[in-house]
Amino acid sequence: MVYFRAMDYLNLLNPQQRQAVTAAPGQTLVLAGPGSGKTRVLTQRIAYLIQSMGVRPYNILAVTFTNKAAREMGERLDQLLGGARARGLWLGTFHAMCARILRTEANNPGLLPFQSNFVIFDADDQQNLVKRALRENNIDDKINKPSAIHARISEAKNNLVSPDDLPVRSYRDEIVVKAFKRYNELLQQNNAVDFDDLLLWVVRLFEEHPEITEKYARRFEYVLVDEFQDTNMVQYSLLKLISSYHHNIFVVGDEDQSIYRWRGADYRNMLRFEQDNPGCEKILLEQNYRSTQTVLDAARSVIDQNANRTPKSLFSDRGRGEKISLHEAVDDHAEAAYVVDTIQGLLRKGALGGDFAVMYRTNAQSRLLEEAFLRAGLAYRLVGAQRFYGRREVKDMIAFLRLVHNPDDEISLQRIIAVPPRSIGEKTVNALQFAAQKAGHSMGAMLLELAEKADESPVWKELGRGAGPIFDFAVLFSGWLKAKGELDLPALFDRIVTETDYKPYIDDGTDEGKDRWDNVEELRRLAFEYQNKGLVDFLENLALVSDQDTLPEQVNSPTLLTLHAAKGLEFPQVFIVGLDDGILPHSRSRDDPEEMAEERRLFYVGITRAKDHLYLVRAGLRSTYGNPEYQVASQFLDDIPEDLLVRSGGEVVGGPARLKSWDDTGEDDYSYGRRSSSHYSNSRSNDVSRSNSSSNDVSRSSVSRSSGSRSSNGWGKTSYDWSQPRTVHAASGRSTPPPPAPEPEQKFHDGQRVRHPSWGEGLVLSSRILDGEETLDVAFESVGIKRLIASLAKLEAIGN
DNA sequence: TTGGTCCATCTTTTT
DNA sequence: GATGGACCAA
Repeated sequence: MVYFRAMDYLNLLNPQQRQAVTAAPGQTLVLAGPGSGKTRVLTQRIAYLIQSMGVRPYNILAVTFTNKAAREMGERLDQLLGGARARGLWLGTFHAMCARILRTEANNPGLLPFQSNFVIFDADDQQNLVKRALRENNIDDKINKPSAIHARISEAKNNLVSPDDLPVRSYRDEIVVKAFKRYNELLQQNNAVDFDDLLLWVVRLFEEHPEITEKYARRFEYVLVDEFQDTNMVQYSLLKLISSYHHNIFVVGDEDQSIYRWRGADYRNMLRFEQDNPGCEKILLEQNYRSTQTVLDAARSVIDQNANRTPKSLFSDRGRGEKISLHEAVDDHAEAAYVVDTIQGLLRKGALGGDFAVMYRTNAQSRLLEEAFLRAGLAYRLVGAQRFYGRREVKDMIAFLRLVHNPDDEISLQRIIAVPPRSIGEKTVNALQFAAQKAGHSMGAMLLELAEKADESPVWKELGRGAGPIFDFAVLFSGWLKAKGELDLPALFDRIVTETDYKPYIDDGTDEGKDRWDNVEELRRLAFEYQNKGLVDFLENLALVSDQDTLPEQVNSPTLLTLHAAKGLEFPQVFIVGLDDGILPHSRSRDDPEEMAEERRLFYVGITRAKDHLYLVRAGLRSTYGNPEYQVASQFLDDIPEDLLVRSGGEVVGGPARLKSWDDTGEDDYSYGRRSSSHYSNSRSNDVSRSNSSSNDVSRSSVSRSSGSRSSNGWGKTSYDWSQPRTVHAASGRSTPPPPAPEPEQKFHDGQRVRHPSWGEGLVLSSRILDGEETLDVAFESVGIKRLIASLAKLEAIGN
């Protein structure tokens, strides 16, 4: 095997890239615009260090934000160097790196408030715990929403502020402090940490134990960081500490792509880095290798409206390319239909499914899109971990495993102690909890004692009538604990499923039941991949999977994802939907200029994902929750020069609000759309049944191992590929276009006025062909909006 | 204790 | 239009 020698690949870089890759030891700040070869620079820098500078991989640390990014870098390094050459390199996410450090250091007793087998609580568990903390303090969790309180706690942790240091200026602050303290105690009791703790405890450990800091800082001669604009206070401190011996730190970022402010990220860390390191070398990468100039011009026109940034002028030698399509659909259904129709049309002309991505601001927006894809019989892939891990059956199974891993995990125990139902109710659980509290043990420990001593244990009496069922469960539980040492992971998994009789509980014979069981099997398959690595690694990776990590790679289908999840990716053809005021920018950001700036950056990130063609889509009428509301076009659209755009749609209803002047006073005609929300969901009389939704909805997440990665030391390589979380015609990897349906004639068009025998006059909001029938959404003054089939409803056109 | 139904509430974005 | 909580009947 012959690998590139350093000089060979250096020649393939542009001067700025080369300058970055070969930068002298010390501090380097690379400002990398979108598509400027950031990952390339990072990986080649590592290769350069190893090959030309003689640095041992063992002495290099590379940190990313997602496992996917880490994996990609690992694969590229393998190509550059050959797997063996990179052995010993630490390459992984902030969180995984910290978990690793904590697992090691927690072996020294007394250093940390948890043991080495700690569990990582996910977002759900964290909220759960906050709720408990609130209730224990007799605080109403209706008024003080756990999510809001948790956000405050998380913010404090991200800023290295302890509960005692939190300023108390209001009653609300008092609540936060109380909850915060109890929350931390509960974590400790559960031998658990939250996401923020992973980082926080490492920083604390480093700050209080210089000798430990030195151990790591000496090792890491060179530290490299990706997506530096997304670091928060804790991460910044961590990097500072870990590079405090050799002071060689190389960071890459783009302040314009900072979109995690709400998570504590602060793009000003880029500035801070410069200030903290006066001698640092600063390199600007402006050449874009991804997009057409048209896309870049649009991106620039949007981002230039933001203040406080280093102005950049991205340029491309790819030529002007196609204009940007701006489509205004009548409503959100039509918006989804437009996207799918357009994609289908292009597929017929030979485009590949994988060329397309559809991006949106909120996850909720995916639903209509999914439905449209399903109706068209078109496969798609959906990015989002929650879709799978959020499912009850998956969470149940994980809870069983977590409990076996860490018997002190009461959140998991409470979740599954009565699952499937085994005559253990609230009273019994409370009795057990009370007994545990009194004895100073965890509930799990109580169970183990009970299993051993049965009715001779003091708990038995306290449990009263509940003792029997609890005892039975305790016996199961203690059996699993013993089995943990003997069985491998899949076998343990199977044993739990069998002994709890879990299958009949969730698989009730319905389609949904089958789906649920499929998910359990899916998780089992995943467990199978950890057969050798074991429970600890399995649980840790489950806790730290990101949405991006779930993006299936081999599938050649259009991708549906949030704008956040799109960062770091690129696609030939990109649709951004929901360009309406209140969606993008999101309504929650309206009052805060900083937040608005971030919304703008989010849009910028979306635009710059496009290589060839960008489609911007909005809807004049959109249902949030269930109420239809007129939409005003996003203000961001105003910033894109008209000559970059080709417009379509936008002729009817509510008007293109801000896009063209609309001198019509016709609003009154449609005012029912605003309030009479109830008409929407009720009265199904003539509704088109959503027939095929369950019959051919395969709803499965299948998992397959990615390339045979020669793992250096397991870092960031333990990843899975999720394919087609929801897919019809799963086999259509080639995305062969389905035969064009015979198009029936459309008798009505959008915006037309019609009369119905019983409902009177109405306005056609949209007309399209569904399942071979012309299907209309009509807004009636009398009954609100109805969906009708043209051939069945006795509709009469009024005028034209 | 269980499992059903009805109601309210909600939605950013995610390691 | 989904989810979780409260409430109620067996």
